Amino acid sequence: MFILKRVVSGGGIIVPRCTSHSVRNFSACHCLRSTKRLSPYNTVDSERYSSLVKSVMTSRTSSQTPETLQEEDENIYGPVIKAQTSKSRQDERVPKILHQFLQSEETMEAEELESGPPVQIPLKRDKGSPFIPSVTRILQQTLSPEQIFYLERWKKRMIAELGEDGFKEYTQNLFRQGKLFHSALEGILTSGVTIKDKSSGTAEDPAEVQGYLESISHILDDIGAVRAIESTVQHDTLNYVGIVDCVARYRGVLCVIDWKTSDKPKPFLSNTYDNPVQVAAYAGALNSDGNYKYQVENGLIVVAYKDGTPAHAHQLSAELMLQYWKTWLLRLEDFAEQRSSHTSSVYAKNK
DNA sequence: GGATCCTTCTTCTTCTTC
Repeated sequence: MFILKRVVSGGGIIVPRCTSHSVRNFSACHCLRSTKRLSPYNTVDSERYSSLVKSVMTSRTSSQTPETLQEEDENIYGPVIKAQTSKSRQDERVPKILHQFLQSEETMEAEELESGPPVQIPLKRDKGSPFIPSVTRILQQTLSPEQIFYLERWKKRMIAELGEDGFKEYTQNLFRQGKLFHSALEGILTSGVTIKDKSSGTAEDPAEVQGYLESISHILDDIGAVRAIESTVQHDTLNYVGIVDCVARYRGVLCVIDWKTSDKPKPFLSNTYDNPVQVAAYAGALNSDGNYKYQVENGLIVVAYKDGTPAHAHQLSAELMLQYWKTWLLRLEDFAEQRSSHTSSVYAKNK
């Protein structure tokens, strides 16, 4: 088996073509005879092992199979939490009740709504009123077993590298940067000065957000008619709240915009994990919220980078938003189920 | 005044050789 692996990684046995000299039979080519290092594997009876080698080559698996990887992870990180549903089954799942994403046919496209400063509705939690969960909380509590596994693994690796305190400092720093970036943007977008003039930031902006602001400057060029900043949205029937980063026109289309900071590049929408679901959840709430007299069908996720590298902007079409709205409804169902099973278990305990 | 809330982020395979 060792020989086989070496043959495979050494290459050129199954497809014995010499790429330098277009000689079909690599072992017959003069370059092989003249090379300083003659591989002992050239003497391997390739005919005899061809089917075996072929099976290895075509299976596209490395010596580390999912099984061995899992075994290794279990040894290092403890048992893996298995997915409850397969991906295909998850795709087939449909919300029990398909709540509307858009509320009324008559979408107010009135120009007068676009004039004036953006709204900023603060979050009010009345003491007497029942607790309403937030978008972030629901997303956090309904992560898939895979997500939990990868996050836990990442956390353990980071702690192993930085230590408990180092890791705490690292995450605090990430949060601080995100918050500073958001507040700097809030200042830029709410100020009367045109976005473009302010996109480079101001003297008051801390040095560590300058790169992020530079990163999104080309995005800000395409943003106009800012209508809401850091504003609370509440779904009137689905009973959840959230705070939208921004509602504005991006390239002429009204969007719920979510600003993100990231150390790693996120060039694809799939790199943003639950962010699209979060945006769809906000938009759906906003569309049902009487405080907003318009509907938002599109979304935008902007990932900014500290070193000033141009941000990645992921635009969510109305169609995509509907798709993520359904995912959100499923997450809401899971959350409700979780809560009811929790309360019933508490009830049983107290009985 | 203290506690809590909403956010802020973090994930997706891995190894060697020329």
